[in-house]
Amino acid sequence: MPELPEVERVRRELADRLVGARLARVRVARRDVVSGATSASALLQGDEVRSLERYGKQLAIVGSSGRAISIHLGMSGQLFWVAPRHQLPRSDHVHLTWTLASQRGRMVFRDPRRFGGIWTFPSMEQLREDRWSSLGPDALTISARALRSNLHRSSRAIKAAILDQSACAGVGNIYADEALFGAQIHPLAPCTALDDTDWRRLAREIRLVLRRALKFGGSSIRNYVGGDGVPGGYQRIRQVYGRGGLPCRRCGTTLHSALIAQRTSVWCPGCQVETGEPNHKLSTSGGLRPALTSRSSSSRIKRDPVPASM
DNA sequence: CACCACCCCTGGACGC
DNA sequence: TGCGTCCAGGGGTGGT
Repeated sequence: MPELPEVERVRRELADRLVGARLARVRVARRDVVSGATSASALLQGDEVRSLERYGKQLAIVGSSGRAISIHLGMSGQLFWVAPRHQLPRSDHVHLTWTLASQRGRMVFRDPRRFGGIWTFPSMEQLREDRWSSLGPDALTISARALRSNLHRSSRAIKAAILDQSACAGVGNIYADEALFGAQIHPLAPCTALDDTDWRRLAREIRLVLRRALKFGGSSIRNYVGGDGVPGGYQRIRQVYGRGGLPCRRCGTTLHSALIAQRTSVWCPGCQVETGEPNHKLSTSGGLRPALTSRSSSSRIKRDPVPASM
């Protein structure tokens, strides 16, 4: 399921293949995945690709005519390049295909569940205005200050809050759980219960988890593939997502799993202590596990060593 | 306004 | 083997 790292990888890999290439022909198999004008020219037929951009989980392709299309992969969407004369790995659910001029292959949009889609715009400015202006800061570079100011007055559980794209764009269910684990924050903690240290750790952990996932080519839990059609590897090093009932890789406690904001959420009851009300004096309740509550960075448990070994 | 449940959709896992 | 059931969830919408 494509979140920010997966989309960014698609962007980078496709940019290598597409920028400067001309989209000679677009074939639309399913018109209803396209919103806005659905003419061939609106879908960039005849354009040379100027750039590929990303904001949060959204992708954009800008053509030489100035037109732009926005692509959202949703749950099962794939956008990938196929070499000339190569057969598609699977041709079912392929909704759009762009043939590149000069035998430079094809770009394919495939989306079995059709939660994704394509939006056409007369300009990149229009695209930004219509589709990107309501998004929060991009999660890859989000600051603690921005995250806090967008959310600290909210009564929502922090897990639900960081999935809100208008507060922070790019985090989905996988990396929300991973970031909360890394920041040692309980997913059910209300935003109002987080202190400045928590916000700092959380923002840093969001950036870190996303960067690490990007390095691993994203997560391929179900059907994600990069712009080159190859799956990612982050699922091998995930700490909590999809591991409910298994032992925590840090402390051995059995990981809990529950629905939060309609999303399956997994956390470690040992590492992620419920902060509860504004009283952060948990440390006084003697004998609680060490180094769990915020305290400053000095008490942090060392980062997991996984990436170094892989 | 803020929050939340529900819905869209289909493949894959699982049970019988 | 084959069929039925359930689950996965990003984001829009409509209800509270």
